[in-house]
Amino acid sequence: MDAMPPPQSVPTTAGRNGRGRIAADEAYARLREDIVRGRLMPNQRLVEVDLAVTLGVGRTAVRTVLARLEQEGLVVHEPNRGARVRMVTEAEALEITQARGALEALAAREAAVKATPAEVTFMRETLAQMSACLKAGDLLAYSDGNARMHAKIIEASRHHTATRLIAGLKAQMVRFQYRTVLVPGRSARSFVEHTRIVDAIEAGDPDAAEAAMRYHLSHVADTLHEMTSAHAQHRASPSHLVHF
Amino acid sequence: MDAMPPPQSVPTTAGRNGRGRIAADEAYARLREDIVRGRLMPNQRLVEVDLAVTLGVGRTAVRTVLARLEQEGLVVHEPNRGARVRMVTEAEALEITQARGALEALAAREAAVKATPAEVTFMRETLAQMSACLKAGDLLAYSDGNARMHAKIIEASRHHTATRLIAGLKAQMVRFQYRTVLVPGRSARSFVEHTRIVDAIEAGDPDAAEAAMRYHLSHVADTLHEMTSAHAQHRASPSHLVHF
DNA sequence: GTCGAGCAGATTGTCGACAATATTTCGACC
DNA sequence: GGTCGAAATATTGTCGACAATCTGCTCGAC
Repeated sequence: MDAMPPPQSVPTTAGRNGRGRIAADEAYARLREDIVRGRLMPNQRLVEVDLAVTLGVGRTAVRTVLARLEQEGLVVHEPNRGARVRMVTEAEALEITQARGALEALAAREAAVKATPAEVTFMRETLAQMSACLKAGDLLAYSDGNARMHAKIIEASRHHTATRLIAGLKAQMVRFQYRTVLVPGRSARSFVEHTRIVDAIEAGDPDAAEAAMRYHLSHVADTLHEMTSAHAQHRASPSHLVHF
Repeated sequence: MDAMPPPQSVPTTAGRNGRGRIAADEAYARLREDIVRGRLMPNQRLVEVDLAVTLGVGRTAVRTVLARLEQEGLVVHEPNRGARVRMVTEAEALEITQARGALEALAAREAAVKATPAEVTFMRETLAQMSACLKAGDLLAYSDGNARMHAKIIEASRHHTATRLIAGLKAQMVRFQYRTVLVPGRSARSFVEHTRIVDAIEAGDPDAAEAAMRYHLSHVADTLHEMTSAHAQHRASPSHLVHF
């Protein structure tokens, strides 16, 4: 099985490293992007020599990159049997969402203490944009605002550890990218929940901010759970997306 | 600076890999252990060729190991300047504790739903042992029971993602290994808190379990915060340990 | 005496080659 | 015709070597 020729995407810039300094880091970023963006299918075998020519580096560098990606949870590696793009099941996706939620709640709490006025202003503006998108019925743009909002809250938390962990979890999820806002009636409630979070942050109330974020994320998780349950029956909607 | 001869610990078993299969994994486990157990000091330079001879593997394998450990957050790596054992500041230690707390709260919630009767029994037994240690005044043994308890809750959660993340965070902390139970009066309250957590898990109440764990961990964080604040003044107690 | 240029040593970045192991293919035998 | 075994192939595991880069030191000029 898996006899298809390695599509491998990204035709490779060249054999020469151009003149970029650290070829290995470049290779890491490139391969990571290919996995995260979904250009490489799950369970796709990652043959070292193939990657070496594709990425324009030696096999040793590829091996290092693979080790990093395995530690990051993006590839799995069986001894003497090579590496494959990691396949995340829906159950794992739910786990990841839960863990991410726990950490984002912490981030919201910290943001309530450490957010600058400029950051709060940005959140308010984003909220306004989201409201506009909602009225215009542009749910996709709303979802983008949603993402910007969460990113800003995390940034405002100045919690390096939480930020790092959330980024890692996010990378494992992008393939899924569910967007709960597309569920009928979800977006309106989502907007109210976000408003409350920002209110708490602006008021500098950590408990309220954490609680609001937790409340928000529990709804997201519930929606996700329902979607995956339903999905088990008529599995025909690949664009069935979720997003916080 | 740093002219001291690399102490490197662990005299190396041999040049031959004995007959263990994957030498690289062995090397990874060994070096990781050396860092985590504190045999290698923070900011200690990790010269590849030295590690190669110490661990009995080639430099390529060392390089791979270093990449994994960097991704894991145990070493830092500056381009062309080599790797060093990562130095975690007390501020970062607090961050890690907070993140770990958020994830353990999640684990407690899941454990309330998924714990088997056998696991609950184990927790009750551990609780009994802790109580005995408390009466006997053996705080160190109490702390061990403490660790077993938390490990069991995490195991009972069957939450692979949370388990993985917590393990990673724990590894970065072992150097510190604060033991809050050594703070006067802390251990008694700690015991009550743990009892409440187990009660909630046995009752199968996720909300209560999460809340109890959150309550417990907030106290741990507070104690830790006070300790580090005090520590800033008379920094003379290296055995100043914290533990959940 | 101090400062900068240039040199020497040390260390990392990168690579291809060789050995060990798994997978596939092909042929012989039942 | 099917199945078991053995060679052939493919792929990974490991290593030392070479080049690039950084660090520290010496030496000369001001």
